[in-house]
Amino acid sequence: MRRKVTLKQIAKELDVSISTVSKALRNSIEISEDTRQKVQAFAKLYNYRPNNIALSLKNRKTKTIGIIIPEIVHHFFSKVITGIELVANNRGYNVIVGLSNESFDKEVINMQMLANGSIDGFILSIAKETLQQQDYHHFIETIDQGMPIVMFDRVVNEIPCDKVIVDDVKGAKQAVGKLIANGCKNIAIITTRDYVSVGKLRTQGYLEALEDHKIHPKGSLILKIEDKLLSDDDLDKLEKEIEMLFKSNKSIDGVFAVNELYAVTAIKVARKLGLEIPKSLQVISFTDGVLSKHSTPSLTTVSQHGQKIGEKAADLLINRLELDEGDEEEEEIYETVVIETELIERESTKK
Amino acid sequence: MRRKVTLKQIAKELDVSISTVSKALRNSIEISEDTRQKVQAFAKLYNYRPNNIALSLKNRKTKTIGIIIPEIVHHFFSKVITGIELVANNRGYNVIVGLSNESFDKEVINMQMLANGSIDGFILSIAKETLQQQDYHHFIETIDQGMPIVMFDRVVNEIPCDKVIVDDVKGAKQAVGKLIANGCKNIAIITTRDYVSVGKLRTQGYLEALEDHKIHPKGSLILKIEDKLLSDDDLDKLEKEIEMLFKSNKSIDGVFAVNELYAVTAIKVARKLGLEIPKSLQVISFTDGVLSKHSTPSLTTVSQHGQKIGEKAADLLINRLELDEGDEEEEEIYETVVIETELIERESTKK
DNA sequence: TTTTAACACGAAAACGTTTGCGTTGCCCAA
DNA sequence: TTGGGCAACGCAAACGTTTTCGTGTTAAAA
Repeated sequence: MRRKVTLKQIAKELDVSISTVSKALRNSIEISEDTRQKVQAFAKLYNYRPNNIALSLKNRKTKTIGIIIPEIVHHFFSKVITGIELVANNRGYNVIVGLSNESFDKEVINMQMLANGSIDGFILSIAKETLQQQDYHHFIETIDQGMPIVMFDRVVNEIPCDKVIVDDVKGAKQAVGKLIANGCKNIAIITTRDYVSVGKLRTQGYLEALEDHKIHPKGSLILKIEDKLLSDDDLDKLEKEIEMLFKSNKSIDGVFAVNELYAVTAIKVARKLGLEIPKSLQVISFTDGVLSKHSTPSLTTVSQHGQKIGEKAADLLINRLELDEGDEEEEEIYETVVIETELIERESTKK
Repeated sequence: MRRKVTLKQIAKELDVSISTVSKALRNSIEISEDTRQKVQAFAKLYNYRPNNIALSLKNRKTKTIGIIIPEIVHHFFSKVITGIELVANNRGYNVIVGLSNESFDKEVINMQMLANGSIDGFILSIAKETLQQQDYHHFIETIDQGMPIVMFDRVVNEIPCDKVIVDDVKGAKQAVGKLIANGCKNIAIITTRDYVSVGKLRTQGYLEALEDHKIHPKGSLILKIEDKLLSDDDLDKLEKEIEMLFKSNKSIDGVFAVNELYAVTAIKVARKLGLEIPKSLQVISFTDGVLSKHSTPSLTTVSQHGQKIGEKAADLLINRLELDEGDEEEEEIYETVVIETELIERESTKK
């Protein structure tokens, strides 16, 4: 087993000083052509690579980005990570991932684990529990210590940081508008409780779309699901609730769901009740994932371009990190970037 | 902005030496009760946390695990990460993620980025391109340098490291056995080219199951897909190929697919051709993901327990890391853990 | 021959920790 | 009075880098 070789070892072996080795490897003109070649040859032979940790310590930066997300088994979030990783790597950064599992405590712990020098900045999406408790001190403290944060998707305005979001209202409005344009008269929405910011916003978009078309919203057409982590029991409950919705509102001819799962479940229930998709019921869901694309019928969805969100977030963070380099303590003006949504038409709506 | 406070600053402020501060914080008996309390109070007030990087440098270990996987937008892989993160966190480790995107070069680069001190060990699943080229020098070199690797799912025997795999042969055999037991006489398999180790093994399981039941395998029932990254074009091609399969083998009454996508696509095509699921065609797929669970009809699948694989892999790696601590250079006996698969019956097979 | 400048290299500090050991100052016993 | 012993603390090294600032040698200029 050949352990990793260090400058010191090379220096000793070649009987020169550590500084000489370092300079030779960095092609300093201070070092003679002769020595330089000798050192470089030796370094190559022993496959020398500078120790990252030592560099991090010296440079006071790790070239590593911390990501904290609620869960990773989720098409949207993994797309975002893909985007982050892509630009991070291109710009010479690594990516370290922490999962909050929608829990406030885990979010705090994870951030503390990483904030002690392991990373240069955070990219994160807030856990549901945190959103519910509205306790954001850990974000504030992190930022106070000079560590920048970029939030995406689930953000909260009061935190001073860059944000990358999707125009949930607009996307939802567009989707519902599409349903209306396609002739739907009684459009139901299946959404989450209001503390989930995106659920609330999408509901708002739904309402605005109706209003724009002079349709009076009916409370009975708005189904708000309490979404915990979905166990199989919850799934059953979801089906029941949707079934109730359909049964007590026979005239429903359009459904807007705030996520894929609600949409496919709605379709499943509707079919059981004898509705034909998209003939007698049209469905659009937010979030474009595997389910939308590959289930039958495939779903018309509002795509959030998760990867683009990740890319943008990473760019924002790294820009700030490398800007901080120049002069510390500048104006601190934060940006909120809105990534456009896109309506992807598939089989669950009429042509 | 309150920058992070260091031992040095505390020492200066309290007019004691750095070592005194360090010892006081670690409750050394060398330090008087008085000083200890003073230091601890001050540290608490300023929210002192030891700098991780400095600790890593000193201890020559980072308490961080590097994960290299082909892609993250994939139910199985993200489940594995969930498992890894879970036990890693519990055991005080962080997790840093690199994506090879199925490319050999990216795999190598990613490993090099991390191997220079950033992490203590790797958990990885090999990229398809690497499998194809059969060039494993980067793994060997990493291990040679004393950095342990744990491979999962896509492994290759010749590398001396711990491995966590699924018994692909057995799982496939079980699935096909189920189809046979359910009365299928002409079972097709939709699989990948042989260089994808798991594809090959699952095909082998299929063949063994047939053999066990004295069924002679027909070449025309074995469809091997060239699976690149799946663009929409590839998807079309996939459909075409499957359609051909059905059309030239009208008697097919069972399909075993090596992944979810192949399975749902097969179902889609079959339906188009007028086949009823599961009445006239039963389908089982390997890999239990969102598609299987939520598409209609839901799929009977072979679950690999991705999370458990991740947990086991992390345990193996950390055990080895913390064992190495005691006495260097022990026997180096590597373990291959097989995680049992499980047949999850849903609507795509008969009861 | 003496001064000077270029050249090639080394010493040391710094990043933030931990820790073995040395060094005080003091009290008590001989 | 002297020595031993202990309590409480500081010094310095080490982890692996980079970089600033010397320093010594040599050859050219005066």
